Amino acid sequence: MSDISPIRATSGTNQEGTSAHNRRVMMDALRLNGALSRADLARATQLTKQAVSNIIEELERDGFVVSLDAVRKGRGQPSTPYRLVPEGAFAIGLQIDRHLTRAVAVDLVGTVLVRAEAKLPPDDPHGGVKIILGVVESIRRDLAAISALSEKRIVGLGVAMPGPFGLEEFGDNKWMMPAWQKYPLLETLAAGTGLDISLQNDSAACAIAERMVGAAHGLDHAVCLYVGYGIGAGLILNGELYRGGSGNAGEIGMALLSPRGSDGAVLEHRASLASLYQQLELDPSETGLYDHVAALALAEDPALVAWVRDAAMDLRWSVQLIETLFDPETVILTSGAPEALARLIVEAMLPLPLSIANRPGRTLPRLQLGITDPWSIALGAAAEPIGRAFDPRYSAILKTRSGG
Amino acid sequence: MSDISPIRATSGTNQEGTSAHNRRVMMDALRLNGALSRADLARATQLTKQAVSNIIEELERDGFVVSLDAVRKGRGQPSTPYRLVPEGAFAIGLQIDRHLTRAVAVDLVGTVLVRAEAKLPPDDPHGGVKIILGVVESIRRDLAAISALSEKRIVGLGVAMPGPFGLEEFGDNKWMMPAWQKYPLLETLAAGTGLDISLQNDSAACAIAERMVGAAHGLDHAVCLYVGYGIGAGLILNGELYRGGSGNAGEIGMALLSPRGSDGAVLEHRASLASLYQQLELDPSETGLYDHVAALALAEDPALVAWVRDAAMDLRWSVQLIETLFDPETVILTSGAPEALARLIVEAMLPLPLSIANRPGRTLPRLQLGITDPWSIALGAAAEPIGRAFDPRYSAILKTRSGG
DNA sequence: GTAATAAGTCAAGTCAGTTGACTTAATAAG
DNA sequence: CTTATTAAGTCAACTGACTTGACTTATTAC
Repeated sequence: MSDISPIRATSGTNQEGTSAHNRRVMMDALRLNGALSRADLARATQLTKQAVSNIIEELERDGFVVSLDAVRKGRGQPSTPYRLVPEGAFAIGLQIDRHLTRAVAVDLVGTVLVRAEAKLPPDDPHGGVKIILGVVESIRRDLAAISALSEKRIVGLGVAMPGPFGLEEFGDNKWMMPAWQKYPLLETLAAGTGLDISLQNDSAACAIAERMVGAAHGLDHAVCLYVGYGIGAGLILNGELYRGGSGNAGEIGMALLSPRGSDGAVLEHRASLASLYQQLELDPSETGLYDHVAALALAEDPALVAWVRDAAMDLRWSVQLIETLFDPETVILTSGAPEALARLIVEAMLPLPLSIANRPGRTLPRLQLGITDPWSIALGAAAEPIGRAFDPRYSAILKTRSGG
Repeated sequence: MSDISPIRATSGTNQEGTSAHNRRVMMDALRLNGALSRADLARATQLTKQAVSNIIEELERDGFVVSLDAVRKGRGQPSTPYRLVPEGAFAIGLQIDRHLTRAVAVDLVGTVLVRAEAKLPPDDPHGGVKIILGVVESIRRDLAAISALSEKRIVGLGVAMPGPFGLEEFGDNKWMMPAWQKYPLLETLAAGTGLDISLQNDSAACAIAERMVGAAHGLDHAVCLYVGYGIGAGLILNGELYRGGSGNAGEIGMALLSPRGSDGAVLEHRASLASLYQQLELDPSETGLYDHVAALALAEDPALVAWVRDAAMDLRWSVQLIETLFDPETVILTSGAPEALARLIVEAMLPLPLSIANRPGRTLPRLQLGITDPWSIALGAAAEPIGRAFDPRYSAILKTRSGG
């Protein structure tokens, strides 16, 4: 009676899968277009008016959508638009970084309702998790104060932390968090919160945030270049986050800068905030670091500007690389750094080198500045469970339980 | 009554989509596992025995599967395995290269049944298309001689040619085929053959071939590094070919070799066969070129070996880059070059630089040599329509016609 | 006013997969 | 050598999500 079959196959599907898909399609259409009537939805999704009516009726009963005032737009019966109910679902997002943790609660449309942060002891996952659980607990309390039924409608806890994951020994790389890699974090969080847990690296979280409420909203192919303590690329391919075979896709910070360089220099060594801190002799665990860097950027501090000019050369190259390999509709630069610094970096990166992105008929810029709010990683972490619960996805159509 | 709606939405689905998906799932499971009983299929696909029975009955009636002898394997009624019928479907694959065109006819399981090639006049798409249509016509005649009902069962014509596509002016790049880029090739072929046409670049075709009958068979994440006249990467991501926003993903030959290099050198300049021909002062349109190069490789000609050593440095780097960005299960090196040369290249590329692919528990090698048969591009081109018709895919589930 | 147009509902119909009991055919155990 | 057990596969009724086509409602164009 072994359930483990050596047979490889995709799962089949049935009416349940169909129904689940169509419900997700409705939610997605409403998120992307704001408010749509049943007739609009029928046209957009290719379903019949009647099918849409049934689904909308159910979604309204379940509290995910509400009708607005009827609108007259020419001949014919006025249409009744529907929009998403923000309070239809909530998720908690958690950023775990080297020196601090941030948590947010968001609603169905991505509005941040509650936020909290705390310092983390370095290299002490055991103590760190206690702090994290406390932060999550306080977030849930605050959220419950805002919306009474929130507790029943939390779809999950998304966690974002620096990757890569699952690499046993990679030297004592300061860009990684070795002690945390070995700690059974997800299991502990699941047990401590009772929520569904998902894990992404920080760049992936940024990309998800950009897709939900930022520059990648509604795009099927976008790459989010995240310049934080390390550097990574969050990949939106075919409308979904791409994770790769072992969940570590997009670790562009580890890309070798040159085939011939004997020093093994990688992008992260030269263009990450870690390299900035090193060059300016700043302490990464310093409390006022963010404001300090913001002030330096606004004042166009010569040492900082020199670093920017240098880093921008490597980043231009990485954008060319991303365009060449992924052919995205746009590349979005995001950063854990203050907006002033991110702006300097983007300006210094222009003009970009020639690539296949230089094509006629472009409507989006090749490179744009994304969300620079330092809370965006936690937001992206929170957006993942929402997307998993409500966005149309191949895997959501498939059967998961045995049918007999 | 405009059909063009500004509303963005994913298509919904219905029973037809469900049914289409499940049929594809069955075909896919049989292709991956060789032969399976109805009970095996039910377990693997999570459908009920009854649902599988109905579907298999229909597939058998339509000539896509046949039963084999019952096998006894312990207690219980013996099971009756089913396998794909190779003659269930055929496709034609067409490689269009700078100096020649190759066409093959393959069956449902990827066996090449017929092949033909012809020289092409350089930079003359109008004359070239006439030759191509003649080649396709002869392939169809030969195929009809083998299988009487083949004509009714041809699912499409796959075309592979060097990319990138759709870039108006990119200089007079010798790696591209500018005259062909402007010619309405697909329309002409569709009109001339009456078949469904699909277009890929040559690296993508290689990847599809590897997935159907080569090293990537059954893998969900694999990258195929194709070293031909140019260099490209064919991307199998989440079990499907990834094309990017404008169909040009994977053009790694155009990746800049270094952020700081002022010369704008790209991979293709140093590691493509074009660069080999240049360095050895060979004429790319020379008739016996393939055998000539094979002989040089077997003899370990010093000039060729020197080029290999040099190119391998750049290719090692590109593999590290691919692993870092895509996190595939394996990287497959394929080439239009003779196998002896491809082997020299792979050997010279080892050991590979450190990357996130250095992880515990790997079962597949980081780099392996793929199909080196020069017909593999045409095979991959032919495999695309087969996959489109029979492999489970998200888009195959969605409704395409209006439902009222 | 009346026709045209469009949103939305009603009620019956379709069909792919599900359910649960049943049949068939083999082997292990006593 | 009989019997219990196990597993493949079938039968026939059922379910439920979407479809169909006619109908109602509400608005604007002429």
